[in-house]
Amino acid sequence: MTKKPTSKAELLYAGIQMTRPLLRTISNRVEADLEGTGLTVGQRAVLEAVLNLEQATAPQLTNFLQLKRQFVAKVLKELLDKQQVEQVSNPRHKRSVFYRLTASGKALIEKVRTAEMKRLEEFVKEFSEEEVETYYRMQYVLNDALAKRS
Amino acid sequence: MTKKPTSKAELLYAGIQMTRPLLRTISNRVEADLEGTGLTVGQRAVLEAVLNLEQATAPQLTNFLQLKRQFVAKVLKELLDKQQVEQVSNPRHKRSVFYRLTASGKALIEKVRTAEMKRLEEFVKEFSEEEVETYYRMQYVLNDALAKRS
DNA sequence: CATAATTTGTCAATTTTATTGACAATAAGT
DNA sequence: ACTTATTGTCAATAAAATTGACAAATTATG
Repeated sequence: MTKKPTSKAELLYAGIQMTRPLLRTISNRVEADLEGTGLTVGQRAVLEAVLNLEQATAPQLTNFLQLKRQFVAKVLKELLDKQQVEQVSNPRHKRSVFYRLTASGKALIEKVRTAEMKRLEEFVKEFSEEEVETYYRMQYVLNDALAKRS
Repeated sequence: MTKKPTSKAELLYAGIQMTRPLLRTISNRVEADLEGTGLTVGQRAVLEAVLNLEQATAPQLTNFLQLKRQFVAKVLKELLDKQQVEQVSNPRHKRSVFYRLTASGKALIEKVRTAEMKRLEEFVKEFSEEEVETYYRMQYVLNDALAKRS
């Protein structure tokens, strides 16, 4: 059906090209899990980011998510209103406070996470530890490498 | 900075989570290459899909891109107007014709492709053939697996 | 074969996601 | 001190994608 890429670079390119459809596929799935939580896709992404970073300022989240600061700020405000994140004062910066998950925010994102993890369990069996490790590393390094030279 | 995931499933989950920021990073890059081509992100995605599939009906593209048929149809029409894709009659279906790239459409997408490939060349050196192969396969299978159980 | 159900195309309205612009407050660099 | 860059905030706008509605063509079923 699809042309099989030949060179290493082409293979990587083809893999990356898959990112867009994959994200759409994931989004379609995710939205099902989000039903009833009252979360938007953006809110979910920010919650997930805060969970990963444990504690982060808006600029850090902006950098992590590769979105515009105004958008991240807006989503953070929504999450504050819903009491799913809270502010922690930042000794090094009066304006730019830290955000972290509240208990309910943590419970919420963990719940979504668990639901989605379940879906992956079956799938992940088909791959070895090394393969998954490689995938993770590629995603991480790729994002890093591409983001940096801007 | 980020919590390092432990189990295989968690690692995969973390890798997948990276998809959204990564797509944003890619989009930011891509938009630079798209400058002056007059292409939108959607048009580019469809061109790329047609290139991959060589020849495809709108429903096939819809399935491949995981978007709504109306959106794909709209983009296809734009590309038809720009003469970057053309219709080929489908013997098996009067309404649902095949789309394929015109010479100029092919030249255009190849140009964008080349520009982006250049960026990857440096990066790809850091990874072995096997690693890239694994990445590609993961992306492919993951997309397939998640798309199917809908 | 007839007819019901599904697929596909098309046009329009709407929603969601994200960007851009503008300005004030704070912080950092010189 | 004073200039420059960063951060927060509010508003307007744009881009990407979905949803709804209906007709034409196709496929499935009795």
